Amino acid sequence: MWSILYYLRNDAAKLKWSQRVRGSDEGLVDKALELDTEWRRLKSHMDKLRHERNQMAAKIGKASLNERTKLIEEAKRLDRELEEAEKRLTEVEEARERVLLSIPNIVHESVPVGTSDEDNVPIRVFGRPKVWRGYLESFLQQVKGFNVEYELIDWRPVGHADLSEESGFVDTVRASKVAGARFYYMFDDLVWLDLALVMWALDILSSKGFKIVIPPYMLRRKLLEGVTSFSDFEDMIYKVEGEDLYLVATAEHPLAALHSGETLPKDELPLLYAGLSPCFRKEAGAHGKDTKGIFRVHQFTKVEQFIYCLPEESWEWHETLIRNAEEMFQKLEIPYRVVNVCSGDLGVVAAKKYDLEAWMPAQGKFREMVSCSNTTDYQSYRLGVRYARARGAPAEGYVHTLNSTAIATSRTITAILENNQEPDGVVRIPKILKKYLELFEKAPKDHIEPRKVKS
RNA sequence: GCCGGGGUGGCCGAGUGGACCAAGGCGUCGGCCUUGAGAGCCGAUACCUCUCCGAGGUGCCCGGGUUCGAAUCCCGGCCCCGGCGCCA
Repeated sequence: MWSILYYLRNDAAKLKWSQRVRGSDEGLVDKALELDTEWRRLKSHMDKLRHERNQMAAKIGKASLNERTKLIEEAKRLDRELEEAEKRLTEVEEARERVLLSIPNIVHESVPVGTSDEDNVPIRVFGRPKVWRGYLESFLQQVKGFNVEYELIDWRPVGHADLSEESGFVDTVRASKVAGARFYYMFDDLVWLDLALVMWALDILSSKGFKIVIPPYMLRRKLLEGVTSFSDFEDMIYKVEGEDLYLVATAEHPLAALHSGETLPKDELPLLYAGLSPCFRKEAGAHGKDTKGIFRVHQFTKVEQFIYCLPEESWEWHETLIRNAEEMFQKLEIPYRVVNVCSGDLGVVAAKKYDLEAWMPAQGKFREMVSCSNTTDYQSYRLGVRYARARGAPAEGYVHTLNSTAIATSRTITAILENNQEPDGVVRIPKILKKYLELFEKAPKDHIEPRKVKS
């Protein structure tokens, strides 16, 4: 059973609590309860009427010719009554569905209660961040409660945006001429780096048992509605004009849609996918934030982890997914922290979310690189993905789905540019990527040299 | 894009307006039988509601329509197969 409906009927207090800590409307729960009670009443009533109608229709089939006219008259009267009942039921049903579908995923007990990202709770810190003297105080504040080794530096690293732009590896000025703000041309060494990150991520995840996949980059509206919330939709999604198609904002969406309408046999679960796709995002409502460089852009490449699993296993998989992402940033030697995102900052779809935030030495802040969510049955209910004892057996319930970034290339590149920067501006390439860069004659292998010359 | 054929349960497949359940087969699950397995036999195997033993409703790609009654007839959409066209 869908968890929202289950809790509505069995433990409405829990739903109310979830709404409360999210800062969402608690009244929706009462409203839903009311509508559901009414719906059940009307449903019983209509089933009775339909039963009468069916019996009537059967009688007519067997009746003699002169009886028939009379019975048909009676049946027509019954039909009018039925039509009325059907209309009311549909109305209540639609209203109930609207309310239920507008209720965000139920917050997990382990999620910290809070209202904004300031209430997110850091749970782990990794690495040896380079901290410029001017940021020391703020840094210490950000890692309070953790015993973090750090390297104090007197020179201030150049920000990723300035570094990449001035060295000619990124041209956002010309990109804005041809496509607008938040687009970019990326050149030479950063292209190789981008490709190497993708290949490396797919290499690691496929070794861990993930099926690697290139999904469709466009989706029908119906499927998109199953994986995301209306608010995300409005803020993120590009539409293809004249078609019922939308550009994907992440591989998560086509991967969640992959098994829509299917009942998966238990013994085939979990299904582990690593999707590679471009991500197209409007970034509406982000005006003035991260306007320079390739940190926040309308289009980037990402390798995404996605899992379908049994409900009782999803919390364990959630930990595995964030550990996978952490492993990757550890191998890239990028200092980071993991935060447990608080109830008010969760987003509608997730029941719990971890963000992995890389240390950005030029900004003196931890910035989001990875987002790792357990969406429980929010997506699987909407998309109709269920599980059964065996192939062909009746469905026992809805699967849980989870998603986590593995590598979003452009953001990861910004973290590499800042963390691996030497005082002279040379950027050391993470050793783990060397193998993938060696495939290409002209690709840099150990260092990226800023050219300081624009072409 | 155009023309033709098609879409029925987890799978195969019958059913072209009404007779209690969408026949039958395969698969899966339970039971009987067997030393064990197999075969065989019996039963179960979509969703929803209720007073949950049981009764009833809905369901044949999706959405509308015709009819007292639709898997079946009509309209729109999506997808699949074949042919033509186009194309990397």
